[in-house]
Amino acid sequence: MTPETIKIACSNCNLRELCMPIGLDTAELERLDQIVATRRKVKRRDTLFRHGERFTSLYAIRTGVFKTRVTTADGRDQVTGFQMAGEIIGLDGIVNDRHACDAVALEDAEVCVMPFERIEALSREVNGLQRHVHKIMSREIVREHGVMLLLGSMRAEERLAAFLLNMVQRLHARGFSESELMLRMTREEIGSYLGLKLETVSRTLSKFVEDGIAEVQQRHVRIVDAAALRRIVDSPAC
Amino acid sequence: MTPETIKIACSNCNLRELCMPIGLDTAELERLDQIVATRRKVKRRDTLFRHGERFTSLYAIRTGVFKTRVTTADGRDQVTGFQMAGEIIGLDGIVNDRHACDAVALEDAEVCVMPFERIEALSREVNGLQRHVHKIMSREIVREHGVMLLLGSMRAEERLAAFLLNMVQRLHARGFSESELMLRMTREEIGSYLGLKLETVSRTLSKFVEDGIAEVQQRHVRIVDAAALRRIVDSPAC
DNA sequence: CGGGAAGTTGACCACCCTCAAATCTGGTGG
DNA sequence: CCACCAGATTTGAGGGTGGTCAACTTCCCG
Repeated sequence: MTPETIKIACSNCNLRELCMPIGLDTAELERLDQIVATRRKVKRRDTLFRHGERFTSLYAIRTGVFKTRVTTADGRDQVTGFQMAGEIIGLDGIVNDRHACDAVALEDAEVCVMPFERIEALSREVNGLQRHVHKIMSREIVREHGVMLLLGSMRAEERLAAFLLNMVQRLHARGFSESELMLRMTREEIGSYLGLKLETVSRTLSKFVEDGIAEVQQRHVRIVDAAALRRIVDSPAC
Repeated sequence: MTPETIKIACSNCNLRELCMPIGLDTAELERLDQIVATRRKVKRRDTLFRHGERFTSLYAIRTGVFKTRVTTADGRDQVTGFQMAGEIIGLDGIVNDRHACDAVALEDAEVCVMPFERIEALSREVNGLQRHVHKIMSREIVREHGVMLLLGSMRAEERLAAFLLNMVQRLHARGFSESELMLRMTREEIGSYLGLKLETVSRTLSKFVEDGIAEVQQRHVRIVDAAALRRIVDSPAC
């Protein structure tokens, strides 16, 4: 909860390609900088926002990894996604002016706070931004379709294979290794996301190790045989 | 594929409260009418759009029920939702200018075709419309969170109970009975949506009948004890 | 009115969950 | 700096939920 007032312009942010629209001219780019009100640091385990809180802003992740989760009155909860640098969170809050899920930092993190009113005002004038906002929301809808497919029709191995491939692919797009990754979440959080129990996640990872598909040391995972993982994901339902 | 050119204005459409923004003045309301280019009739089993097709428009459902589904190369498929009058479909197409899922009519249906360029142009000028578009997309994101919760952490009975309650609630909002509904989809389609096999859907429905919770005659369902269904949904995970 | 799709039900079993115990890790305080 | 402890992870044994396969019935739709 330490609001940071240091401003770094979007126009020279190294995450611009991931988080902001491309194809804007210089004048438009400078107007974009107005969108980010402040930066905010969030410590590990702290929430960026919590379900029920008033919605005011979207957040662009600068550093760190978040999880979002929905919780029910009876104590069930479901991780709905893991978000990393360059990704936008908070879209769930727009419908009802209140957030519908919690966003929790899995490691110390920093976000750009973008008041939604500013986004709306500017996107009325900068067509590229308007389109970009629409695309971000649409992308989230399509992503969730993919998760529904995973939860609705894949077996444990397939889910975990898809999860690992997805994580490593997103990390690779951010300049990290194509084959090694450091998981920022527990087995239980992975399980919640994939609709599995933590023991099943652990066992399935062990199986990948046995089969020579991956090497696992706690949170550190090295994908030895990515092709095998892809084969598991694409295996015709069994 | 029979484009209908008959135009009926949004401003006097009886579904306006469901599908269009409220709180617009008369002048703004009339401009809204420009959004709907045409009507289009879709026959049972026909697709309104198909995954891979170029995205041009959103569709507001006037009559009929649709399902949307994603399919994978290896033949898996997953129903991602059932949509009824007043709901908007096609949002998945915005990200990549191509549709990411199929929309299939479960009965003869009619939709309003709303070219997305027109929506974007007008929402730059009518703030209420801009906000409304954002809310519609956000609502879809939140709805999918709910489905993820269902698929990730509920058992068969709970899923089906949640499904029936959700259907009847949406139908009730459209002026239909609070306790009776006619399912427009097969057991297999329900199963795909809920991550269950059709036999499990059938068995679970039979169990509801045994327990005096519902009466089922094929696609016709009468909810006898809605409270019991709610209890099943809210039962602490078990 | 007939054929085919949709739905129901039963038997069996696989996959994943539950419960339990042991081990490992990283952070904290003495 | 080390000991300790809570939390995270692994692994095992056993059981239950829902999947699979199959047969039969019912209901539309053409």
